[in-house]
Amino acid sequence: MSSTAPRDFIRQIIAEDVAQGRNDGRVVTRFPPEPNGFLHVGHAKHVVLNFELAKEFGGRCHLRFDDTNPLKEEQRFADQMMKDIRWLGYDWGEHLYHASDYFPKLYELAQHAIREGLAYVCSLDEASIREWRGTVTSPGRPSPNRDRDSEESLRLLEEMRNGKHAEGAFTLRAKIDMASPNMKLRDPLMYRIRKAHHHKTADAWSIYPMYDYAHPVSDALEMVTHSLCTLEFENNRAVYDWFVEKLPLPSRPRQIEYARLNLAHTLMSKRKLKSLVDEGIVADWDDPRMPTVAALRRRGYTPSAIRGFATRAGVSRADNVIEYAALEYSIREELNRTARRVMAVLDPVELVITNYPEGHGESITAVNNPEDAEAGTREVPFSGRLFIERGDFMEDAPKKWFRMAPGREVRLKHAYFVTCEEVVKNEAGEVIQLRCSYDPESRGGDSPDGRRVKGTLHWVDADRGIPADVRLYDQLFEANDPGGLEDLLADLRPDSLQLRQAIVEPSLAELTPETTVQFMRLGYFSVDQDSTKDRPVFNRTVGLKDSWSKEKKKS
RNA sequence: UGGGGUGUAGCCAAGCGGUAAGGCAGCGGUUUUUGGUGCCGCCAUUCGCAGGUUCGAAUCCUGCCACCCCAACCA
Repeated sequence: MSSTAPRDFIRQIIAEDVAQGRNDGRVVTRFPPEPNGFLHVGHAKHVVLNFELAKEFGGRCHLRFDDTNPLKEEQRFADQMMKDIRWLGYDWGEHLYHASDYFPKLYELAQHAIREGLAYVCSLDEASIREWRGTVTSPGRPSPNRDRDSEESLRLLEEMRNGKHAEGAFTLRAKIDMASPNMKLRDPLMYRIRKAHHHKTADAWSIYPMYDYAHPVSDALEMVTHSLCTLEFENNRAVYDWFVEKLPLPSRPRQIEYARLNLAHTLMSKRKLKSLVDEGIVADWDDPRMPTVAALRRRGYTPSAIRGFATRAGVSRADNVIEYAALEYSIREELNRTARRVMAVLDPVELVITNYPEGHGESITAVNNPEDAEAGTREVPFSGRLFIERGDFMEDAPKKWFRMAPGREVRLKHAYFVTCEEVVKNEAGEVIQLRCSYDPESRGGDSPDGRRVKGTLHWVDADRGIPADVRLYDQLFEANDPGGLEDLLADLRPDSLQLRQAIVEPSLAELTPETTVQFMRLGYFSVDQDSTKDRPVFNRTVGLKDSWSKEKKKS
């Protein structure tokens, strides 16, 4: 397993730590999301990385909700995240934690820090703190409260905790270095007053710890050995190490940063995704146009495809933007092996077989999946009146065109060879019916005389096919990651969602949600959760590769 | 312009002083009752740039350039 696992710098670091006997050879990782939205594909990579690493090194991976900001967090998000992580195929066992579990311990450690002269209660307001912190090119100046007597700080902290003071009146700060070139080290805040209801601790606290303080302590309390995070926390590592070193903690976790995953044309900021939901631009967090795990599931993506994608994407410290095609490859690869082939017509045009016995109908045997002999066959109704895809007919066709055109013979998949003899149009000049002749000898799709055709079309019996709703999803945005909300709106693609009334073969009447099939020659489609027995709803997972469209581009 | 990072093909990404893995995309060919799939082959004389060290450099040294992150009581 580990011999075939991709080598990356994190695995190398961990392997070396294990080899050196650090942490007694233990490997403990953690996935620490803030429950403030749904998990997206970027989180999925983080989930896969942490859990796979633990598995490879015989360790464990904790799930810890980083719930230190009650203003943004909700239990329903935590619940959804657990559901999504399990769906991805991972289990944290007994190791479910919350930063809020450590609020009492965090408070004690804060008192300890004050007594040790490592922290102080600061009276500066928000604007002043910013001002005194200096800028990126100029050093900050010590807070006037920096040398506040520790007894007084202790008293104030307790009052803050008991709700005696207004929000913003005081903060607890770590006494590090106001002149440090690293802005994060200029006496970072450990606690702020927040008289908010917390989804786990209710109204027990009126102060809440900051990420920079809570995270290293939580990791250390859980005996985490390797604390993986993204590159934007690089500067925070100095703070992380400071707390780990100065506080009486049971272990010394190590923070390792790597580049976050960016997907082309995909928003990966929870803040912005939230605004799409809040503004009603998408129906919800699991709207199939969203890059969330829940949306991908609805679209027909599978856990293994997402895991494969995350693994293939690799781990490094270089900024990256992965092409969307890489994600699509991961699901096509799987669905090609597993999805049943069925026939559906998204944009129908009537095809009448003029020499077919009047009023006759028959049943055609069709292979369910050429990639999987075990998948068996099914019967598909056929008659002299069918629907084929409008796009599969071209009146003035070039030589390279393999599909239907006047006078050209093509195959109706699994059925017969047909030749278009006549094109019927309406007053507007639109093609409304194709009149063809068929070769009765070619039943099953082969001509006994060895005659060959280049095109094979999918079709549905006009009378026995059933209606279905089909949703075609495309990229929501033009740009990779538009800026503010206004930019988001300006960058929206109107055709990101297209609704079609399709005709599908009758065998599709009883599929259950989360089944994904291949509509022959059209792409993979999953049965949506909104489906009803009488009218299935399909979401397009991903299209098939189409070399005809490339051919078109060439000319 | 302070500090911290990163630059290897269109996109990811190995490489750790011995002569540029692999994947995605693309391009040829072949198979095919999906213009799908599969199979075969091609796709970096060069590693951000310029010098230097060395028998030998993507790997070491020097200088430069580009991009990302840091001045929330967010995480």
